[in-house]
Amino acid sequence: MATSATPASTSSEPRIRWSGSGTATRVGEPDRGPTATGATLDRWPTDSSSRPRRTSSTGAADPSCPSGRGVFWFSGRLETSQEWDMSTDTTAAVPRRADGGADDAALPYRYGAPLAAEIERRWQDRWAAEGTFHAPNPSGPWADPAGIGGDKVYLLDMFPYPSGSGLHVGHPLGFIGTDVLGRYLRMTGHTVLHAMGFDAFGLPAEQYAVQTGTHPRTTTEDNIRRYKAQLRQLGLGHDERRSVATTDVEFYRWTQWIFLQIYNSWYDEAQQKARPIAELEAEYAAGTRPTPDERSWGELTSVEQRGVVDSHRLAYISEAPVNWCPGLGTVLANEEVTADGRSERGNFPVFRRSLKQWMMRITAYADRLVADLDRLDWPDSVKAMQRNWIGRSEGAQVRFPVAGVGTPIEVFTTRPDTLFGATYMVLAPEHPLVDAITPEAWPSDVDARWTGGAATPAEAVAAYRDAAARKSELDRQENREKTGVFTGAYATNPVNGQPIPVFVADYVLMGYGTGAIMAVPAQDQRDWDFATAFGLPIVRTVQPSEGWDGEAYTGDGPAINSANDEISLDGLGVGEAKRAITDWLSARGGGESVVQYKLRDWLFSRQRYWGEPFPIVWDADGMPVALPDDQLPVELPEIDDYSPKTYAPEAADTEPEPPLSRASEWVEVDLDLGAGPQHYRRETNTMPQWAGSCWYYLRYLDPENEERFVDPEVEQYWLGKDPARGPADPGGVDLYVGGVEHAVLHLLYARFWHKVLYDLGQVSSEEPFRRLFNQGYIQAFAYTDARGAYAPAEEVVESTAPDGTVGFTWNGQPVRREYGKMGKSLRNVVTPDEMCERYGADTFRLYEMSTGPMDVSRPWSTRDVVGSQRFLQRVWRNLVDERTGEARVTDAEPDVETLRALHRAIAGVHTDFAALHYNTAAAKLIELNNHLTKTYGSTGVPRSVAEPLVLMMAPLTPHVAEELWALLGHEGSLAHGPFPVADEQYLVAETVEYPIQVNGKVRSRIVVPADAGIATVEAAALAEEKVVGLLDGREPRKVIVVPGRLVNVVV
RNA sequence: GCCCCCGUAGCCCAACCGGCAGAGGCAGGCCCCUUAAAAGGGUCCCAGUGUGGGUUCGAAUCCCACCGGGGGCACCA
Repeated sequence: MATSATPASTSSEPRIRWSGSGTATRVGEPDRGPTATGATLDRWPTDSSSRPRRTSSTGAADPSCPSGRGVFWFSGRLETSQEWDMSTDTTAAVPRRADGGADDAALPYRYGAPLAAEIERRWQDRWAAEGTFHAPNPSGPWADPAGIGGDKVYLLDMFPYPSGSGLHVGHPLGFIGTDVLGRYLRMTGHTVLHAMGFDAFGLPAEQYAVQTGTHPRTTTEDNIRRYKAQLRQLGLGHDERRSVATTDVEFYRWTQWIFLQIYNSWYDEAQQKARPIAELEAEYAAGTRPTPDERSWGELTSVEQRGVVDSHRLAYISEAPVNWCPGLGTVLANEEVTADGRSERGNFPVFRRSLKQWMMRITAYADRLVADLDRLDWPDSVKAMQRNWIGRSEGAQVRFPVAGVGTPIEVFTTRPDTLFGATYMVLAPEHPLVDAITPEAWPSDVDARWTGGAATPAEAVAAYRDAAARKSELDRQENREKTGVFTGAYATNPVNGQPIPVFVADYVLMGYGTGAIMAVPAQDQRDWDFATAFGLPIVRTVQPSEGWDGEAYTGDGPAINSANDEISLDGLGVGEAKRAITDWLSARGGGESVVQYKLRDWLFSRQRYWGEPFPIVWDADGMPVALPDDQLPVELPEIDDYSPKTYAPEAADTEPEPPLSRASEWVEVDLDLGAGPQHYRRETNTMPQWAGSCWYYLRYLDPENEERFVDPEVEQYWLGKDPARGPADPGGVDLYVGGVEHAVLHLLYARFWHKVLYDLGQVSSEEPFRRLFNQGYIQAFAYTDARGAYAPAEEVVESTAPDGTVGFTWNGQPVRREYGKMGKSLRNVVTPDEMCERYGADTFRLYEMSTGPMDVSRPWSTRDVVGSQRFLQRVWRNLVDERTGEARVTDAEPDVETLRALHRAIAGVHTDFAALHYNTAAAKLIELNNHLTKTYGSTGVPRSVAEPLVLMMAPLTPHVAEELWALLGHEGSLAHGPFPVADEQYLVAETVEYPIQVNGKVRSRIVVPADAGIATVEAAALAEEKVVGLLDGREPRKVIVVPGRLVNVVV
């Protein structure tokens, strides 16, 4: 039983060439690599023949791995691996019969779930024992100079949050997809880095802790273990040594360190980059940079000096309106608040409150974050969302003086060309100038509509502010009728000296621009609506296009009514007029051109327990002090009560109270931070969940490094800029796969951090993720009964009525089908565990990959999984005797038709794998196997066809492929190749059949030699019987010959 | 309201740069194997590409309009 029936020789068929390295390499002529097939592989350029051979893949187990501390990944399963002990028994590839009971006794080696389970577990153990997927580094503990080739590929999945409910079949779609690509690339000679970690801080573990008293770390670690077990059984080729969790103390130590890098930096606008804060202090001290109030640096007290410096930091404390969510007991980032003013998590109301919080100065990078999108290979939709979120717009800042008030009203406008049409102004209700400009009494001739019925302007404003504050975000959105009230004040339009009334209205938002606008009703619909409601004048300053019958005209056109004694815009187009008036304003000090962003600074503190503590303490002056590197990590203290103080969801006036503030022994510390021993209080907020995910991809590169967050040489190798991709290449992960839901949050924050690290010289790459791919989702059907309750989807029966309509019933009751997510509450969850048990991981992987291209969402259908199982069963049966478990391949020469089918498949799968079109790759393999079944089903398949088929299956169904490869007599794993390369001679047919179209309709066909020239084809087509008949003696007007395709005769 | 993506067989999906609409799977019909069963073997069937125009010798593919589905943004000055 130890060896297969057929000799363990390699193919005797010389026409297959292999790429990569491996036992079957035989080279008749120089290996041209996958590109020789005409495949479009520009993403993964390779010349695989020159690839250095990977040593750790085929040889003995990696000494650093088997049971030592390097493997903390599936450590719970290592006992099992000793049971099989595959690392020492390389000949035991013949499957042991599994006692599943489902197999027919006469066919003990039929490929089914029990056999698949046995094969899968055995190969997973062997891969782990041999370190098959360990990726080498250029330096450090895993340095392997021989394994470092030129063609490295860093594949990355968006790492999961290990939730308590485990994985359902939708979760691993992307993980399997990257694994297939990784396996393909490894087999074609690339050096692939693929690892998986866990984004493990966050609310659910904390909420569970609050409910049960279980420490969040316990829950988190249990969940991670469960995830790892679930992922392991899928056979993902990850380098398990590189797995990290954001909650590992050794990981968040570096999260804290990066925070300090950001804290200890400022943004130099002149150089457009972050610089160490010490350089700013030096500029102040040397007097080359003026202090805000023009005093000399020495005149400032040390607290004042620190205040000035702190105000420049990229991480800073700010007392500003933030999103306070009493229901969660924490503040939230703008990105975590939904459009209707509720928390993304928990759906609690969110209130704007002024609170002292940590902020990150992401706005300093707004311009670069927009501009560098052009350098990324990302989906357009994600780029568009980021552009939209950053909201860059160019315009002018214009000052409108108010009589009797020292400070003019500043507005931002994208349409300075329409200044002559500005007939009133609006301030946001919260605008700081409102009180200053509001006079004691109404002007004598005030319009009754403007006062809101109040006796004085102050009363009117107060009443309006009250009403505005009471309005929820939802009200504001649903009811867009323009409301507002006159402040009683007039400002002066700087271009024509006209006094224009100043209103307060909530359609102007304090959060954007300056919180004040000049209103130009003729060219802005919102202003038009307001002006009509309040009887304000409307002056057109852009000539609407011919036939315009709308209200506000926002299109292009010549300026009109736009002249004063010094300047005339009349006749100029919008663009020219903008430039002209901005120049005029700048010259007179009335304004200047500016760029405005919607992006706000990132609110970085949370009142939670289960997050990274800040490496910050507060001193006696109430100022923050950064801890030195040698004080890291700042570990989370053990506390009794993990809950932040939460409040009634509507209790807007409450104060956040972080759980850590109650750990007084931890909070109160005496430290010597250079100025002698002093008493400090620790910062008690924690970082938001996004912190760890901002840099985890860097830690995968070098997770055991205790000196640095990542070794520079290692970072350069895996992420560095690649000149071969052109001068604009920003570097970064070669392929990042995940759902589109992170389009602005995680992906924007991570880009920001990466750019800061780049500016500070800590990384060589300018962007974290060079290429991004959004996978689709696996959706599912759910079924509701008459009462609207969900029925278990598994038990719903589909039935076709006599009239052909399809219906669904559960327990005999009709149910209604819905399409959507998979989830416990919808009672339609299917888990990968169930699928592995019923069919095996290979079947499950193949099914997920064959139902459609990676980026398309599709419904899950358990019923269909059997199709993938049948395919594997057929391949197995073609290559293995189901009674003996021995290979039944032959050494016969394959016929030419088979060779053509084989090489067509080889050429096709290269293209498909590289393009992530796994569904079509699978189809080609099925097609090839169907051909083999037909041709050799009864006699046994020639080895020279069986081997490449097995190898091509390996990325999709690695376990069964490894098993077959071993049964065919190969000792080593096929994980590092070889991979077949198509032979051109079998891709071109000797003859070509041309369809003949007459006036675009196919009328006939001819067969000509493949190398026939256009003239020959044309002559043959025109001589064809039916064509002659159709022409009926007429001369064709035109004959189009598309080489290799068709002939079209136009009559 | 604005922007983006997608509509091909009963279902999931193929079709390279405009060139014969069909690769693959599911479901369905029939036949075979089997004591029986199917997660066995074989074979067959089904659409003319959401609708209407246009460009072209030729359109699933390019353009326009509309319909349907999904997503994003939403008083951003």
